[in-house]
Amino acid sequence: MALSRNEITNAALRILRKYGFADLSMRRIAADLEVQPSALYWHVHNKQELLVLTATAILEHCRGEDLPQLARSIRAALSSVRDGADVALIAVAASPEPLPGLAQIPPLLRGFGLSDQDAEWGAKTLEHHILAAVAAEQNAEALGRDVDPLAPEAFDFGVRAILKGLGAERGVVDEPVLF
Amino acid sequence: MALSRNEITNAALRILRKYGFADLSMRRIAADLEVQPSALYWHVHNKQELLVLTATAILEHCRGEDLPQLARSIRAALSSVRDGADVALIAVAASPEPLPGLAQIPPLLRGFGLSDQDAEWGAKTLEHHILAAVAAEQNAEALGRDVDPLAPEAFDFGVRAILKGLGAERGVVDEPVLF
DNA sequence: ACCTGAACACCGTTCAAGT
DNA sequence: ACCTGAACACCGTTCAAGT
Repeated sequence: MALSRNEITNAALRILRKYGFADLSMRRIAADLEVQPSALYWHVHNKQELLVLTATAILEHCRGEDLPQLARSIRAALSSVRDGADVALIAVAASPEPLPGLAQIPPLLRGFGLSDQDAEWGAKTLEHHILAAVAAEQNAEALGRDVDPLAPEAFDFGVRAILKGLGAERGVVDEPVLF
Repeated sequence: MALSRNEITNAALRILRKYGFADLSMRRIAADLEVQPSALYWHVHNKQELLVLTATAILEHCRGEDLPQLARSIRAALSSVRDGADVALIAVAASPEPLPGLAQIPPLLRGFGLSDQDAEWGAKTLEHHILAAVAAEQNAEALGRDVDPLAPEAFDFGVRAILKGLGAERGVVDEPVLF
């Protein structure tokens, strides 16, 4: 059975779950697939592209009716894979096109009357909070620091603050239309 | 003249400025200092510690009377070194104690009447936006993507949105006390 | 105290050659 | 088309040994 981008991505996810990002090397993935490292390069341009594929797989199937819900869905998806947020952070830095899940943020913001510009900038702010907050949680865990039991509250607090602020930009803060 | 943590940190900053984060290796720093790589380990525990020292040096001398000012000061400091935001992102992940500059955020938030909990969480949200936004700008530049001329506006937009949202949490959004 | 020299166990990536 | 084998140019870190 020939190798494929999908199998390679799944191998990456396996290594991530079991050993974390520090152990996610092309050579390790190849070993996991019982293949020479160079074989991977017929299917994938380089490690960066593979990380984008991996982050895309992690964030597939994220959805939410409203933004707080979507944000929690993204947090859950990232949290389901060890160091998932770090991989996503690198993927958004490497890829010009938005990752699934994150791509749903701007339309939801526009749906509440934000201009294209405000929705774009607001989406970035939200995205930064989501990715960095989960990365901080996961890094704390990786370093053996005890996990903050209030992490979900802290996460939601940030999401709500940003959404309120984006509403406030347009003077609609009194009626909580955004959530 | 014996080696020192300061000289090592400065060598790291030189390499960062000239060649960027991808070229910032212990071996490269050692070569720059005309010293064996192993010599560095007498002064520094490992690369992570050196990155924390480097980020600390980058963010030294950040100040601002209010939060939008402080945020711009941090942005300027990070922007002054190639891939500075990436280094800071790794440093905050690695170090339990806050970096200079970022450490000034919570007291400023408390100064406007936020509870300790709200100030702490709000500071994280602000910190995530600041670091991730500058990292995105710098990564876009590194990838040869044309720099967005509106980047400063986008940055300020996010800062203001978060501050308004934090104010809104306490019902003080009508009077713009935070800035 | 401070550094060298040599080694260990890795990396990502390329590319001719095989099938 | 798809993969192997071998190589290139690197990594971070350790540690005995020198001074």
